[in-house]
Amino acid sequence: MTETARTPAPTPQVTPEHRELLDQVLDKWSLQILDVLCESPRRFNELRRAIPAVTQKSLTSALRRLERNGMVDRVIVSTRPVAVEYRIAALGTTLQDLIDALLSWSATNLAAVNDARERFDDQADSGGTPP
Amino acid sequence: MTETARTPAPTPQVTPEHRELLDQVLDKWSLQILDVLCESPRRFNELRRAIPAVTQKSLTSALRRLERNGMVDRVIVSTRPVAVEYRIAALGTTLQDLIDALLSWSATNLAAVNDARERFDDQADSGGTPP
DNA sequence: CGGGATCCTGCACGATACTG
DNA sequence: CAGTATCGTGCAGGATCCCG
Repeated sequence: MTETARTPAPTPQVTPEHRELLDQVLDKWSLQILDVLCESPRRFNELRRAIPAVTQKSLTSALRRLERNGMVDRVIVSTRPVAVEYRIAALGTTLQDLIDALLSWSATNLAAVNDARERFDDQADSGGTPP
Repeated sequence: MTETARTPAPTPQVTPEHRELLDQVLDKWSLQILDVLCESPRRFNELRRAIPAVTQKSLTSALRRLERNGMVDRVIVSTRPVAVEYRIAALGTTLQDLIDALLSWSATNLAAVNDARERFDDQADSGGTPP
């Protein structure tokens, strides 16, 4: 500790494990799944309806991964025609604020990003290779 | 507006566009790229060294996407043997806090997640289908 | 040094059908 | 209803070569 450890960096280093974890939590559907589950517990088909673009397979695999990572709990409610409820787990709630922040960030900056995209695409096919 | 619009939800709805944007910013490499670029501007091969696992192609495409989305600026420094510098753009800095939060979240919860994974995997092959 | 062009591969994701 | 099983596919991503 002779070195001045004054680096304010709260992120010492990003190991592959960290990346993997974030990948599994921030993947294509997990963010939305966690978002709606934060709102209230849902059943399988309720989730499908809440996220129309997701297919059954993707939803299943995403849910299982989230369950494996301790982000959601899979609760069998009844045993009659089978009823399963997915609810946010303790670990999942630690992500809630991040998710909200992420979603509101995207809402806030979507316009600016679209603007940047247009500028980029414009100058792309203009100053390119004139015959 | 006869309906009580008192939902405190800061995220009205997640449109596909929002998802797409987050996907492009939180994808496999962008998070790390933005993270190291937040620290200081880097050249192409400096980035490769900073993120050893990334290949040239992935880095190139990620950088171009980030550039297109206005997250990073691509600056030609010299013209001799060609020198290019990537630096975080204005839009990119709006993400900095989120990125830090995400990375520190993963650092904080990695152990708990690994624990949850073990439990999940254990009960998976134990209570399964005994012959 | 900073990439573009190509080829190849895996696997993420979708569509469809079937089960308890 | 809540999935599992199977098949098919696109495309992200790796490896390699090459160029200004």
